[in-house]
Amino acid sequence: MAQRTLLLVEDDREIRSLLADFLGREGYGVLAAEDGAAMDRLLATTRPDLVVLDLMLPGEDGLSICRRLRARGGLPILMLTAKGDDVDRIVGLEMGADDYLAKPFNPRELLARIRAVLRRAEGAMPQPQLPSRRVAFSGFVADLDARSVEHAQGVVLELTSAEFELLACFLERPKRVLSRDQLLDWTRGRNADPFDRTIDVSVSRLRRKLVIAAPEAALLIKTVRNGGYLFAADVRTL
Amino acid sequence: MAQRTLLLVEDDREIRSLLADFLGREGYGVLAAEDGAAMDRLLATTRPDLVVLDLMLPGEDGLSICRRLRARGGLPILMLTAKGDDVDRIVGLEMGADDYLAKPFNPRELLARIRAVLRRAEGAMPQPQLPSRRVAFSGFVADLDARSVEHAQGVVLELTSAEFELLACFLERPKRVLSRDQLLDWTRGRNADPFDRTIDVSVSRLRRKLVIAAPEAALLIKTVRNGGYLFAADVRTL
DNA sequence: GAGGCGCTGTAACGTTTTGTAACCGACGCT
DNA sequence: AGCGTCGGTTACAAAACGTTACAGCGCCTC
Repeated sequence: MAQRTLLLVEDDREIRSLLADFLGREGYGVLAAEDGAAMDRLLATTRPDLVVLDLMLPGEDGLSICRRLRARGGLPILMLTAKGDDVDRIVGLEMGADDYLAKPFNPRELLARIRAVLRRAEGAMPQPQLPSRRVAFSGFVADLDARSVEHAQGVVLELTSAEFELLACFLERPKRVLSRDQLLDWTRGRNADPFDRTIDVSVSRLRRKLVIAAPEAALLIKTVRNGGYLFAADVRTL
Repeated sequence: MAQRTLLLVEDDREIRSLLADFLGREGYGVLAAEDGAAMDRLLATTRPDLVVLDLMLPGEDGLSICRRLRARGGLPILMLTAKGDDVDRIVGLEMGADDYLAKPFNPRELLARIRAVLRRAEGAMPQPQLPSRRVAFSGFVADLDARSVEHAQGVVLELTSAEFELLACFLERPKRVLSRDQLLDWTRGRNADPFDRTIDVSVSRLRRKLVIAAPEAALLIKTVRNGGYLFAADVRTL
């Protein structure tokens, strides 16, 4: 089964990196945010399987975030609270969290609860869905959840899986040099021998389809000699 | 919470062991009986939390058993019936069953209903009737309880059980990549050998029926190479 | 209970996508 | 300019997927 990714929202940097580390070693992909705003930014382009949410946060409160997430869709939530009162627990669960854990806690217990919540979420009945993560760039619009890309009004690009994955990598990290190694890792989960030209070929095929749809897209994916590739467009999340 | 015990009354040995297995893996204690008499013998010494009762049984009929159980006390009952008629449903519920499920059904759905009945039984607050779960997507409307799908004004899709189960899986988890393994587990309660192409064939058949009803449905079910399938439509629950 | 019908899984074959290798032009260095 | 290296592209083979055909099974009718 595919790797699960968790989104950790926690303001204390030390706890955050400690947990990210621990959960990473347990095989989860871990995203971290220090507050609600950072969380929103991450959710614009990625879709974790579970949110681990601290109750007490600077800026927007954990409960408020929880209510917001719950209202928008069925993203499972595990709340962390500073105190062990039942009061917090009740409020947290009523707000729509799927489970709750009082600090200080044993990382192992967090792990167990994460597994339990994920397992429960698997069997869940139909959920109101989160809005799709959609981005616009250079006259195109891509929907990262529906895995579709179109240009102008309704000219749809028919990308293969590999091409779409590659484009998604670029869209998530625009204007940064991405090495073939990184791209190969992200799109296919393996790392490259020095003579692996897989990515080059994929880039070539992707470029061609982009240019066919829009000639001005010729320069979107820039080559960085000895470095990798770079996605040159402005990408704004919708 | 203490482990819950279910009593499964079902004459078909294969279904019985399949379900017992499945529910066992989900953490329930499972007792099994092949008819009313066997059930009585078990009830003489144990008190399960829920009875899953087949409507059609050799010897004493499921409805009769249901009435008997209901008269004797508040043991929650979930009825399994062969047909999806509302008639059976009404009769079943009037006889005192707490819920009802039409064969063939998805094991996951049975699980969800078992949980719902147990939860309700906890609160001891009988719920008069269960609204059916209906969803809309891409010009279609599906009723997950009535197991029907139609498009536009009354163009009814005639889906087979396998096709409907598959579609239901997609509708419950839109815009997520679902592996063949997951789909096979959810629709048939078994897991795949590496060379099992069952799901591929089902997807192919489902796609065809969708496209016949609505040509624009061609891209609804996307293939994710090496990953599985993904339902790309917006699904809103009605 | 024999026969017909429809559903499902398996296997075979056709199609698409992907990775690899090869060729060639572009680039940078001396 | 000449040389070596890097990247773009193409062609081909391998893998994954789509589709069809068919056989087994259950269900219904008679």
